[in-house]
Amino acid sequence: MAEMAPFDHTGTTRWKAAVAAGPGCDHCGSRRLNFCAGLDERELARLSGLIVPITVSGHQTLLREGDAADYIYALTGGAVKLYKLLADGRRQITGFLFEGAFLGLTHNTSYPYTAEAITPANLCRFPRKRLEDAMDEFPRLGRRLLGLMVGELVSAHDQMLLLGRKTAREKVASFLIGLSQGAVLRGRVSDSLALPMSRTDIADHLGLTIETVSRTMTQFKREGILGIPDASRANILDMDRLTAAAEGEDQPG
Amino acid sequence: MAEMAPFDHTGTTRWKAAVAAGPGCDHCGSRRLNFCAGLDERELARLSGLIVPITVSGHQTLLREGDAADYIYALTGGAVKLYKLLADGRRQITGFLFEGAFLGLTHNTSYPYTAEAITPANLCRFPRKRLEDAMDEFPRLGRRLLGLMVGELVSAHDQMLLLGRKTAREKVASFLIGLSQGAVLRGRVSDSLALPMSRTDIADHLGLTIETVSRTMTQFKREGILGIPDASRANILDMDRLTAAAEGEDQPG
DNA sequence: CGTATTATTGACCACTCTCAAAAAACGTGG
DNA sequence: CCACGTTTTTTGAGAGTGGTCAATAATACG
Repeated sequence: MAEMAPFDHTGTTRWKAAVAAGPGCDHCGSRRLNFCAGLDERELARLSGLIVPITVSGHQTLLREGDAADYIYALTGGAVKLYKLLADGRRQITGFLFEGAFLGLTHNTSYPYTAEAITPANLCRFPRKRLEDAMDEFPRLGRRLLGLMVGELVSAHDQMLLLGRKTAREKVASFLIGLSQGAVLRGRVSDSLALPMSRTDIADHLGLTIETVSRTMTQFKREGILGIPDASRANILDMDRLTAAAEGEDQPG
Repeated sequence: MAEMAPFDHTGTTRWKAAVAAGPGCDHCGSRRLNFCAGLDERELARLSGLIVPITVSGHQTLLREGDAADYIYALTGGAVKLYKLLADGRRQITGFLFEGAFLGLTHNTSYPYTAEAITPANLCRFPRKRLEDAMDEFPRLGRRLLGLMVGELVSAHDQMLLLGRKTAREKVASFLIGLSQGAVLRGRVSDSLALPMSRTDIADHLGLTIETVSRTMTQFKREGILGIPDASRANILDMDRLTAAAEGEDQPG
């Protein structure tokens, strides 16, 4: 693992990542959501010189499980998936990240998961070593990061409940509801829910096969719970029944 | 939920928890493992007055999902399970905790899981509010807690991989290996692995039924991989083949 | 020692997976 | 813009892993 350059999942070494001198943190729309929110103007000014804006295209690998964890990233736009692999290729997507999330923090010197963009994405890169210094200097930053990590851990526990104890129908319904709630939090109020990830990605997130995901969504469509204009969009037509389905309180009709 | 007193899972209100004036942190054998490790003598002296030692018997509930998260706890002895429930009673045990772990940290004002002792246990209770003050005062404490949370998140990702993508045989083998490694880390070097949790607990941790857990362990016993003197102990007789089983590289013989 | 609880074992079954094919969507170049 | 090939998604039929239901065995506890 990890013989290819980062930000390259093809095996050839073509850097699509643009390391551009961005407009600076003042104009970053993600300041409230990312770990930067733990900083005031003065602190941010001090650190902004270390932050490098990064742009990647869809399907590019941001970081690879096992690689040296030299940087952490804040996602300012686009969508990213995190996953772990078994030796024979079986995959578990542990989470989908959207604007405001951050990734790359680990408990040792290597990344515990692989991160891959599922749409073109913008990120801010920050040297891990400097972050640790910054935490000593600005206690609020550590507090902020701790809060974010606790939030992620709570989500992870929810996902364990889903993976270990929910049926396929409950899994798909729960996933769609969670995506929808996340979209609302990010200000995406729309009856049309974006599904930037593939059916394979959804399956690998829910511990199912693509066939079961497809069949379940078709079933929701037949029941009038979901509208599926195309594979990358879903319209929640009946949130009450979708919630009932997520809680196993209904019969597939 | 949460109409019963904490530390009571029976419904009757009998407090078995002893709030004793302990011997103080100086003599605590868990100082290296718990969040206290982030503190030096001076800092610890400052905080020790806020720490209340707690003792509970087996099967007592320490805290309940949804209850006000007023305290965090460091586990100094014994074993604890964390779990979440679905409305119909299906349960997912998200983790087993042993000496050196801590619990109770949350992202909002209520606990995200229920915690129940599986053996008699000793804990140190700390007011959550004071902890937040202490983090501002002693940045190293925040760093320490952040590191612990990141470690837990990494474990959670491993568990998601297990729940979503491993077979029953791989799940049970992985669980036993993980327990064994944890025991080694805590200095319990023994060929006899303690299984303080019930088969139901193991099943609810692995996303299986008790019957499948029992059958799988019997199978390992028949294959000579495991010795099972009684239901609460397991002797790993062939770690190589157990590892192979955990990675799906073998046939149940 | 008797009772209750927990664990094991067995027979059967169903939910989801596997394998396979058709349909739809996507991208590319003429 | 359309024809073509590729990839992704959908749909179908059959099979298998792990679940359900039930009985027995072992263990813990008064």
